[in-house]
Amino acid sequence: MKRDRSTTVARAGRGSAALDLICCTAVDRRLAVLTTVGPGARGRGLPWTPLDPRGALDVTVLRWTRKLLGRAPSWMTQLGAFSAGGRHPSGAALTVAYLAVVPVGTEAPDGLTWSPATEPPPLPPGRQWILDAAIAGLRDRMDIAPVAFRMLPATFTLSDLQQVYELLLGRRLHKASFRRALQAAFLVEPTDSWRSEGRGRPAQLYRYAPRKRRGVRRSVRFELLG
Amino acid sequence: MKRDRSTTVARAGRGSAALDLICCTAVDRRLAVLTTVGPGARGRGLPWTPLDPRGALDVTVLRWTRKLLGRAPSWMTQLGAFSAGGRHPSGAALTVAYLAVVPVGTEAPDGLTWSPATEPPPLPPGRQWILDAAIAGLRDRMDIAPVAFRMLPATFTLSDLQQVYELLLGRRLHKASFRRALQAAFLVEPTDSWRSEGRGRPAQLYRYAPRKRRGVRRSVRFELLG
DNA sequence: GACATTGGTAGCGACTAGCTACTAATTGGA
DNA sequence: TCCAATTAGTAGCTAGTCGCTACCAATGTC
Repeated sequence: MKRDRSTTVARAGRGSAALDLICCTAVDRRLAVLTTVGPGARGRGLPWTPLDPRGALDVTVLRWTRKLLGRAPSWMTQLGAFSAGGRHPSGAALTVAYLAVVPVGTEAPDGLTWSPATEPPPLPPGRQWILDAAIAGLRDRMDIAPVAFRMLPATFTLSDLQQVYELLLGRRLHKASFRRALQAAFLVEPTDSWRSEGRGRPAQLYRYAPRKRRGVRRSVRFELLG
Repeated sequence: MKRDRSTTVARAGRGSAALDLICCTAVDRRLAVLTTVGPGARGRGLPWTPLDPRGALDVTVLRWTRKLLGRAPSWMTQLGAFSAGGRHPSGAALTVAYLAVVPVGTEAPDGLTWSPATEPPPLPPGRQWILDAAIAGLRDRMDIAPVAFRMLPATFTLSDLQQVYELLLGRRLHKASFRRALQAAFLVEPTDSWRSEGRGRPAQLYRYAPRKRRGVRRSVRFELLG
């Protein structure tokens, strides 16, 4: 552990910045996050890398993430900058966290594993806070960005989609209302394929194909609390 | 100009980070942003400071902002980290931008001035992009955070509030619908004071006093486009 | 006192969201 | 063979919400 820390400090440096990745997907109908599972590490942590701030941030991060995962994430956004308070494994005082999403069924690369996101294994103190911010960020952005769709493969059933929405929102939704809203939004189009999963009627497969619809000029929402 | 740059580089250092502040308010029913107006500068810019990443980021930023403005901002949030591409006046490669709001009528401190936010004076290339992100961030967050209320003094009329909403949303709202939605949200309470502004019937003054209301479990919103 | 100006509300019609209840298509077992 | 169980998908009712027009209220100006 101590050896690990000193070598990474040598790579990153105290004044430099690091990059934390919070990569989410759905596993067993639970929200899951990609964590390290080093055999010598005390607990689990988030994948990270020293950050060379020259060059465009988003491009740099996307390149590193693609290399780490073996594929590009299906969706990605910056979560924000966090002060590490000297606790980051890189030794960096400042970290920039990125939030990524991959489809269900994506395998964790070597040295990493999927951990339950809502009741995660013990993480270093600063990391837990970032993870909480990430989950809140997912929920905030899912109605302005296609987060749920990006957690699914290219074609999916409407029940699949509803399950992802319920998982992200943390509550059940009504089937008919969900589908009516989806229909009105012109976000998916049916394919010619059907999927039969053992019991029950086969479900039609859809793909994410958003159409430009006219701005509906909705009313002001006062959703704030305190 | 050249002398300025070299001294700031000496303070901040190439590998370090800087902090950009985007401070907004309403001036003449237009969205305004606080910019520098140095007599020797080529154009205007955003206020910034070298960032010491030790210590909690939010606390550090709030302290500096309070000193700069002579008062604490009435609302503040982090906008994100940006790669400066060598163009930041501090010489830093990475900047963290914070978005702040102060009430209408707040005077610009020495060396700074309010500039129109939507059609701003020429800014350095990287800064313009940050400003655009800030305005988009304001609009995104105004229905989950009391941004509009924080742009007003402690007591205000409902017409004042509606004007700020229209300014932030960039479109007109209907008076009756706006007030009905506000009533239903239990966000304001009337005071005993009234304000008469020359012509017309005097308006009752309200204060921002959000009450906890039970979660109304609203439906899923599919507001995404592409 | 008429008029202009601004504040504030009532109520109508169209649309929307949540719900119950139904039909449809498949598997598996009595 | 046929019925129960299971999952997919839809119809239609009801209560609420949203945008709008129209109206009343209170002040200053001429």
